[in-house]
Amino acid sequence: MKISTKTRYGMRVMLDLAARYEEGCTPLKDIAERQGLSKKYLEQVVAPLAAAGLLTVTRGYAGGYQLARAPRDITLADVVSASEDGLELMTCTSDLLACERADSCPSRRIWGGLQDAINDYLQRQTLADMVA
Amino acid sequence: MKISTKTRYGMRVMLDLAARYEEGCTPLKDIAERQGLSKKYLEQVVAPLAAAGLLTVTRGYAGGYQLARAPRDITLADVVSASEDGLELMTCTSDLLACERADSCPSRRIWGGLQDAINDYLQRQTLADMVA
DNA sequence: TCTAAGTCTAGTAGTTTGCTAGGTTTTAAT
DNA sequence: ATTAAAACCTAGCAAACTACTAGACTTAGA
Repeated sequence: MKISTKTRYGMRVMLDLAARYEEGCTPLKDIAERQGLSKKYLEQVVAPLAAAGLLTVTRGYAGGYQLARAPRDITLADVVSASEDGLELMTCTSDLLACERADSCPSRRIWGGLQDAINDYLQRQTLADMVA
Repeated sequence: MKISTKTRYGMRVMLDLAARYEEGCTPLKDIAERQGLSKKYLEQVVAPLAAAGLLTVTRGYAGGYQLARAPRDITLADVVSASEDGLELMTCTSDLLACERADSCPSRRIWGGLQDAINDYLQRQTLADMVA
């Protein structure tokens, strides 16, 4: 139940980009400096966010990253889900086949409820909400 | 953002005990058999739950575990918190000193909100709710 | 062509996870 | 007093994960 550094940094990058959404693309170097993080490591942090289509990338000279959509159209669920490769707390809540006891398992209901609470919160909030 | 096996098993043990709360103490062996889990591993799963005062332990012959309080008086937060050694998603939400940027950090608000959503859910539900 | 950007891959020390295993202590029953 | 069944304690371990660093490669504007 811990949030990884990768996800935390990913959120900071997204928030940083959200605050500059109008200004076109931003090189990672600038973000790294502002956030006090290693640029090299941020490259890896950013990769899954770009792969998930949350960022538009401009390569080459004067390149950088920009949010692929307006901050109001990117939810926290989008960001966390991309960084953590899904929001699932465990395999058995989504994948019925993961456990033969799944259908009668009372603890599955517990985790399912927790999962819903988490998903609800993350889907309600957008980057725009958090920047403001 | 994954729930560890230890915590999942711990919840199953607690639920198993909640269903038998009236019947006095239950040896781990029985729980392990019913749940299809290794008794030896469950010993380690149960240790932090007992240490947190959620279980009363009877040692020696015919010993075993029983919930220390009625199922209605044990929340899911009690169980998860004992198993995971706290509910915190990260150090910086609780410990201000963990990061010098803490006071001005917008992503801290995000994680704080998520933390609240999780705590709320876990504190509202009791073992009795889940057994029923 | 130079240079500043992103991309891809590999390595790595340290930690965590999910166990297994063995021995010790406690206590009721015999 | 002995036995047996239970909890308790500690150690070990392979595999995975984490949080990085490093270097070589590609892209594209000035």
